[in-house]
Amino acid sequence: MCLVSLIPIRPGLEPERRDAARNRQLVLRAARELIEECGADGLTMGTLAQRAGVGKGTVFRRFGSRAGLMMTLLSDAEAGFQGRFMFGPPPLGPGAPPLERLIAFGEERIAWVLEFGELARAADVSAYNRFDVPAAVLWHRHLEMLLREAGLTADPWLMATSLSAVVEPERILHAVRVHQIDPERLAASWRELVSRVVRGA
Amino acid sequence: MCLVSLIPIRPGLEPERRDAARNRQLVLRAARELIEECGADGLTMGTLAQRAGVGKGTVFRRFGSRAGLMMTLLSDAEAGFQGRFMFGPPPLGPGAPPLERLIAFGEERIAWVLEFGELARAADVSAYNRFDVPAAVLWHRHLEMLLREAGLTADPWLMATSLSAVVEPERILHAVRVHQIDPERLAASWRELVSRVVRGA
DNA sequence: AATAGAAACGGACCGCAGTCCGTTTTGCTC
DNA sequence: GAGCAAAACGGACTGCGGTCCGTTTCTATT
Repeated sequence: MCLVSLIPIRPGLEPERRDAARNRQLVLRAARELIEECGADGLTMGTLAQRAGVGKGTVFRRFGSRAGLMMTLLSDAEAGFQGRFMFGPPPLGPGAPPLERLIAFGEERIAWVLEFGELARAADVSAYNRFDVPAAVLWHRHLEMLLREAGLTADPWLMATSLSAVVEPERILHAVRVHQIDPERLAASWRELVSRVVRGA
Repeated sequence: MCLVSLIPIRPGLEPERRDAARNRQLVLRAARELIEECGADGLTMGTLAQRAGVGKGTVFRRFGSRAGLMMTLLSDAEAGFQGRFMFGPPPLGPGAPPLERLIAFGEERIAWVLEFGELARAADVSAYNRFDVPAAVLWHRHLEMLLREAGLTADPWLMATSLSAVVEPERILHAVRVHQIDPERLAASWRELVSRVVRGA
């Protein structure tokens, strides 16, 4: 089971130095505590460094940026999601017809966003390359593959892009939190959408 | 012709004081110059204030935030777009069948994003309420109306939300600038998508 | 155990968006 | 024109993400 990480793989095979490993754990633990207390949006890198008892430079050296840190914190949930749609039981995993897998993918993603969405929003790199993060590329490829399997011949790549846009955390959270849309209604709309997209060839 | 502004209407009817009006013009002129020279992303509020010859506080008092300033700069282009799809000639404006209007809306929007997208990205308020800006609400209502007219009975409100997501500036610019997708291909995919969404009642 | 150089450390520092509040300008009233 | 309250001004200030670089710690080698 080879999952694609949300964060770049460490290129070298050499393990980190002992102090580096220790500090990583310190920072991650402190980050989880702070998010528990103040929410993801309330976490600042300065406070985090202080709480972890390390310098700010260390935090940035380890995780690159605030978004990188959030990605690391997400990676467990991320790996779980990946595992389910790539290797898990049908209808989400392989074995079910493509339309059913598409439907299940959206439903699962909506539920995932409702659980981890705040973190995911904080992890969104603000620049263009937000869509080129490995995990996002994987989701996209998965959608594209299912669309092809369902017989969609008209530009599955772009259609997968459109479907990805529909289940972006920001919109889903807005619909649920601001407009009080029932998550089940979101799922129903997704079912309707993908059914129509793949209907008839 | 009553267009919905991208920025909140000034609540009071009283005109601004003369110095306020003068400074607004100074700031807007300086902003256009700076964007010309450095791009929207290169504009900083400090530099802008300096260039305009006013204090930073004045800029923020006038426009509220960097995003607010960008919205003001966009409002002409925005009003033009609104005018075309609400009152302009078919197929974008009233008179054409709903599916054709939907198709034209997407095509026009894609072209608009390619022209003003950088500004639009800079104008995007980062918070949740980005989707509740008057202009965004208007686009959404327009899509919803066209979907209803096209006979879509299954949750037109959420379907309009999904379609809005598809033509967000960030994704479109990413597709074109990073993946070098031909804009005509984007338009074709949009046609395919909306045709399938409204097909069969 | 001594050593050397690579890696990691940490906090002063930078540029930015946005705020605050004492000062100045404006336009209305007499 | 003098006086006055309200509005606008402006720049010092805050808090943030992120960088830089002199200092410290580790580990491989002898």
